[in-house]
Amino acid sequence: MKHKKKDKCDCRIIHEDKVKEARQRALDDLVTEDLCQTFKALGDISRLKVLWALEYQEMCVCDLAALLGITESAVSHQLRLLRTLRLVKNRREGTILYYRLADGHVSQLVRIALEHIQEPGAGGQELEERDLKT
Amino acid sequence: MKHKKKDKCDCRIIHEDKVKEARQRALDDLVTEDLCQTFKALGDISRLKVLWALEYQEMCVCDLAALLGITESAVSHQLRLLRTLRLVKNRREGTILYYRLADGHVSQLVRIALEHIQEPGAGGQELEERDLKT
DNA sequence: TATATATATGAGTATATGTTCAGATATGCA
DNA sequence: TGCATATCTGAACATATACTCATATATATA
Repeated sequence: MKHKKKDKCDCRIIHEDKVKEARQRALDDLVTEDLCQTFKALGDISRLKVLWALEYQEMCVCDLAALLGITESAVSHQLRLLRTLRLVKNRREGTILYYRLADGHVSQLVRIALEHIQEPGAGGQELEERDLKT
Repeated sequence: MKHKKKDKCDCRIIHEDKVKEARQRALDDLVTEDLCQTFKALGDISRLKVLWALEYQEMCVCDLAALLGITESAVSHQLRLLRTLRLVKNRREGTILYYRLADGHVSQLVRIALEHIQEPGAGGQELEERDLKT
């Protein structure tokens, strides 16, 4: 059995207990993936503009395309994604599909994120100590 | 003045009033961009895992790398991004930097997103009609 | 049926992004 | 000073992704 000089490997662990605890508390992989997809959906300028617009009123693909200044095709692609994630839903009236937010979650998420970016922040010290393990 | 046969252009607008209203109510471009960056930060598996772990306890780069199974370098890159967006902050203890969440917003965002993905959804009819303009 | 409109879909493409590697910087200690 | 450890940084690269174009589908109407 060969004996390496270094005990240290590429995956150093300084606090083994912390890593173990983190592993135990980790979210299920599928849940993490879903969470990730949801945030990713909100993390795009076009989709964010669409969602913001739909929070105020339902709109059709044409109008959204005009609002954003992109192709109706592009809007349709994005709306499909948002529909898949159940962030929006639609209703048909003739050939026109009106889209709206599926529930209140998007509004809540946007409100909190707005709160975050508008916080004094940038150099401010709004500590708000949270009770973490140390 | 030439007269085109078609009134229709690539940027059709079916409901001019709606588009106009949406334009008036639109978020400032810079704000939208910031919002987008914030959600984008949460919309990545690695960063999401980091944030979830930090919600429970502060951790250093090494440990996070071990937890995620990626390079310390990769973690460092991501932490810089999260720091720039004021989502995390750190404290130094010797050569070790301990990271933690900067405020409660991340927790709130994750909680709401979790609520969304865990909703009966997928075929359910949790209507919750919101009062939109029609 | 035939035509028109609104939307959806698939392929192709240019850009964005997450990771690793190599090397730089910072702190602590002999 | 010199060495070790922890973290950071920049470049390179492979993959993901948002857009457009061409075309297909769906609904309404003549």
